[in-house]
Amino acid sequence: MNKKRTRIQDVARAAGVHPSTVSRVLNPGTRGLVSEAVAARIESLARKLGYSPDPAASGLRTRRSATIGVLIPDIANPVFPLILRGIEAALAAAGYTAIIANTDNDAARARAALERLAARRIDGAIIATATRRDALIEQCRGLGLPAVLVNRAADGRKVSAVINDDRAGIALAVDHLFALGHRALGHVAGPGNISTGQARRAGFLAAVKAHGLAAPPVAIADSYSIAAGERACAQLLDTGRRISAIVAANDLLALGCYDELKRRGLACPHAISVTGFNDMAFADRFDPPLTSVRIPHRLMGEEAARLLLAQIANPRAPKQE
Amino acid sequence: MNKKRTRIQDVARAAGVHPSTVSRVLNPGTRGLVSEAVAARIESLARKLGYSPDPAASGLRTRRSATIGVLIPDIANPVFPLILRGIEAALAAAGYTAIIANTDNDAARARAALERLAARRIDGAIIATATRRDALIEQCRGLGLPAVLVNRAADGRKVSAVINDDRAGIALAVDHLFALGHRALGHVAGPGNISTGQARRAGFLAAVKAHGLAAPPVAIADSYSIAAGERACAQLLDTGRRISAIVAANDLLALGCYDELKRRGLACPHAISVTGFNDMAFADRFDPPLTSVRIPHRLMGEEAARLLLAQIANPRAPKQE
DNA sequence: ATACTCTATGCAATCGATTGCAGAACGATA
DNA sequence: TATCGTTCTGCAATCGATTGCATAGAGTAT
Repeated sequence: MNKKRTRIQDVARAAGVHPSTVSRVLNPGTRGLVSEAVAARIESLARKLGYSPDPAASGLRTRRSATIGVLIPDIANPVFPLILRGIEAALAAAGYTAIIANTDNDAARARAALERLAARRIDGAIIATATRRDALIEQCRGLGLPAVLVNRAADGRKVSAVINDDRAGIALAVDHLFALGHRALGHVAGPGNISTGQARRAGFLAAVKAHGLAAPPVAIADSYSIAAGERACAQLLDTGRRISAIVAANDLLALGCYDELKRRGLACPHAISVTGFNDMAFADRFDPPLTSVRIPHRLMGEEAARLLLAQIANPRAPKQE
Repeated sequence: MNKKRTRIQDVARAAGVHPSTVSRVLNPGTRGLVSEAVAARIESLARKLGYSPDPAASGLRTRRSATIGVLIPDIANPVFPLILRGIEAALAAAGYTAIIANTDNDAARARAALERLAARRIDGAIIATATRRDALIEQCRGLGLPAVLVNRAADGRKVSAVINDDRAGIALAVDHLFALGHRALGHVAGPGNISTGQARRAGFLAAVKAHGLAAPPVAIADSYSIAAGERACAQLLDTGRRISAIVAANDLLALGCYDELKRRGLACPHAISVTGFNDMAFADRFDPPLTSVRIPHRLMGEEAARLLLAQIANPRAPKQE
């Protein structure tokens, strides 16, 4: 059996050159230092021998792992797989690999996960779990780790973030309901410590105002979950205000509204309409079909990865989208 | 700034011992070689200095990366996140990390993904994409890579697999429909080249026979997708056989049946019932709610990871569950 | 012909942890 | 006391790729 992998040394011996020459040929940055004839010969030889560099060895020397850590709340939440696919696609194109860690929305777990990733010597981090004032960001800074936020932003501009235009998205939902004749809107908002919760709430109020409607009732959910949506919906209904449609900050919250409305015997599409946000998979198959705002999650993931790679290549001023 | 990470050498200097001694203390296997007093001192010092081993350096020397590759068809398919959570939990407990690759059910992509993972020097692979005769298995063998299948098995016993008892699961669905009074059952089967497709089909036929019913109609879908389920459902209905309930091999196929039934104006819960398999997230919120067979995906993931780790620790005879 | 550039390549150190081998220190035994 | 065993620790090589420095040789200008 071919027990041993081919090393750079094997290629060098076969080509009758020094290992350093092979290394130079195989690295795009130094490829130009070697004469074209030799380089071509080495390249074809490397391919023939099935050479592939040992990441441990090269990482040891270069202090880079070509690995990126990705922190998400929960891979089972259907929006994150989409973001991940985008991240992976963009990373793979650059020869990088993602390592995923689930935090279950727990700050302590997130901290521990980031430590584990740092121990793996990741070159950077993509954080999809950020709260508006998140200790993770300081942690990255302390570790000297380039980081990019995705989906959720943080207050201040210390770190790049790829986020959706939530105000515009919510406006779409409000406009849609308005066009259907709804004038008594309510909002089940996301947690105030998460940027999307705050932005969507602000967007909702602005959109409603733009339509000349009176200040609408709002209930704030304490997490992005079905149960929290149920509780917030109950609060909303208990305000006594007349409500013909609920704009939920998120599809899970919308499902929670479904549950609460059903419990109260309110026919969901007819008595009260509900809209979601994210357009999660199968949203259109729910009972009743959930009207939602589609977010380009995959593209956001790609963009976040690209932003991070750019930041790694050249640590400069952060951007935002 | 503390630009530099603490190395084993720093700990050694602080403790006034040789680096090799520190290494021995920090590795469970060799910890016993060092006197307890020294070991304790080194340990507390390592903790105080915030030492964590460089995986590149140790991997270079030991030829192990503490990294496992996981091949899945598509992370956006809701059963795989559950399996992944299980895998990650079990791997993390052993200090291993998973690297995930999506194959999109494409053999060429799977092959390329495995190569990329091998280039990363993974210590083993967990394959959730296996067809019954899968080249990936040979590829792993050729790479000398320990591998375990999960969710889907392969023909022959060359490699361990963690699979569900599909025959029993399907029997549950058949029994359920029988209890509701259904006697005219049909089956939308999964692809014949995937073990679950074949096992569930066999299980369906056996269960129906056990109830003393005549040989039922079966249509085989060419993939586990909604569109394929739709087509297979159409075939099934076109057989002309009377059908009061359809047992689908998978939730996505069941959704395809929903679509086809709706197109034909057949009220789904009333005219014809449909059952799924996997109990994917939100299945109970579909219209109509989907009756499905729950699979312990997370546990299967954990078990697969444990099996693989055992195989890495001691390359011996394969098992099956 | 001499000096001076470049270009292409080789040499050897280095990254940080692990481990086979050697030997010091110590106690036990005859 | 001499010998032998144990136990603990140090030494130095090693894993494979990268890279600063040195230099051989080709080419050019004077």
